[in-house]
Amino acid sequence: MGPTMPPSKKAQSPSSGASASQGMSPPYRQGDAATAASEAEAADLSLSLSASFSKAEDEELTSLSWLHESTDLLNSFSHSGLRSVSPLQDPDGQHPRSPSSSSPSPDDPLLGDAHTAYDLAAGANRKPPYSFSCLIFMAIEDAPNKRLPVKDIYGWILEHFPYFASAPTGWKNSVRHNLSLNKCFKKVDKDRSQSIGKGSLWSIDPEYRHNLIQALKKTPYHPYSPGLATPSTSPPTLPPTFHHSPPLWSGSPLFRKNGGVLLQVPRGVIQNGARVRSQALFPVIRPLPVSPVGSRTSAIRSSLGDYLSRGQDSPSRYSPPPCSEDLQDDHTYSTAKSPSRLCSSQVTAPSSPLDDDDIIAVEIQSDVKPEPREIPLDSHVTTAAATYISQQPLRGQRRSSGVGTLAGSSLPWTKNRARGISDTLPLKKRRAAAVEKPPESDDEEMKEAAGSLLHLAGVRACLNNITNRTAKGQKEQKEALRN
DNA sequence: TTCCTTTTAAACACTT
DNA sequence: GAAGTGTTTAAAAGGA
Repeated sequence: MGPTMPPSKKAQSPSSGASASQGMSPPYRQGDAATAASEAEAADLSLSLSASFSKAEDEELTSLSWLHESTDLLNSFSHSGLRSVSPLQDPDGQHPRSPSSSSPSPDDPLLGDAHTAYDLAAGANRKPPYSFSCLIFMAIEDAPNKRLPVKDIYGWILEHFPYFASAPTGWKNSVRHNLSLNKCFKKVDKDRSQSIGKGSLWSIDPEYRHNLIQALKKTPYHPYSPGLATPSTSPPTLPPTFHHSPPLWSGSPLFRKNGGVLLQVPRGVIQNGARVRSQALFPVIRPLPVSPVGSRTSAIRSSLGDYLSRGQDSPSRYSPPPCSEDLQDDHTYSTAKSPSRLCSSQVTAPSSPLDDDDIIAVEIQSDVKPEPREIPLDSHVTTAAATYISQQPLRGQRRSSGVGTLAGSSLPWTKNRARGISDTLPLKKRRAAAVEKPPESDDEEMKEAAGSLLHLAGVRACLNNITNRTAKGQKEQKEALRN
């Protein structure tokens, strides 16, 4: 029943080929003609970027300030004349995903044409190195009210990633699919928001916003990477293979081989140690989930400013998920897992194949929250936890056929389940309940963000209406009594 | 080879 | 009724 993949798709796949899995001897050669000066400059900029990310990490990533700083730094980077090969370029400078790409292959991949940050991330006609989840997240975050109808999400993606203008229309379906299934995205009840025509507004679920940030953070922006395995105590130095690392974006084999993180760091550390300091893991460069349009970023910055500044004062607002912050976490298929289960699984998983469980355990324990909560997990953590999970009674099987083997570990935890809606209810009722039910945590956030209309508009419309209605009812009662 | 995850396609229901 | 939106299922593809 399933569709047959277009023949081109395989060829377009960023993860095709064994080159990336071969680590530091990629086909994506770049910088053979780079000068020492440009290397030094690149190193400086990379270090600055790294510092920015590290700072964000230290700030518990409760804000997007790291993104803003990185945007500026990256702009500097692109203006410096340095560039990196597009992640989607093949060794010959072609663009596997878009053979028709008109982007030239510079003679000097490192010093070549003045690629902008935009080009680095999403050069026209190149499939962006971001998953749909990241694209949607960026689109929504780029919206003034942090909410967008699906139509505007299309528009944002088209605006920033022209690749999709000529791509098959299926990507819109994928966007909708992501919105529906990805628990990170939250539909704002239409009746309680301004009329936008068809459909609803979509926003980021604050509970999972951090995951998306992490996902974006781990989306490689340019391929400098080999030094990422350098321990944090080591002075960040330009790795010898600085110009020869494979492109690292969410679809790259290396990226995926590392469990959704960038480099050849001990698997356990990266895959489980979401809280491991970025300096340890990404001493040279960090992924840049940067909106390609500077003005947009500025808009984000300004619009988020108030909220972010306060958010840092209340670190619990977007407390990082206890178990994982992986890119994969944002997708319902794999990440909508039982909170308690996964936490316990992760913490107690006795014999994970991972190598650096010590670090992992410490980090996890320091982050685990007592209350049960859906915590997306890294796929490899899932593997570690699979044993535990497989011993548990199956709580649901959405994908009852076709991939039955998945049912136990990955599929029962759908978006709706994530919201705690009774599985026994019909789908529509569950969804309705999900919309009607004001999240408990919202109240606290509402209070916290009382001064931030922007945030309220972006996140709390649903609760707002409930509150308003309650207040209105009380007011009417008072008036009735007076009369 | 099997398992797992992500992407893509398709069908269908619902809404405007 | 048409078009857009949202949900669900299924399969392809690739990595572990």
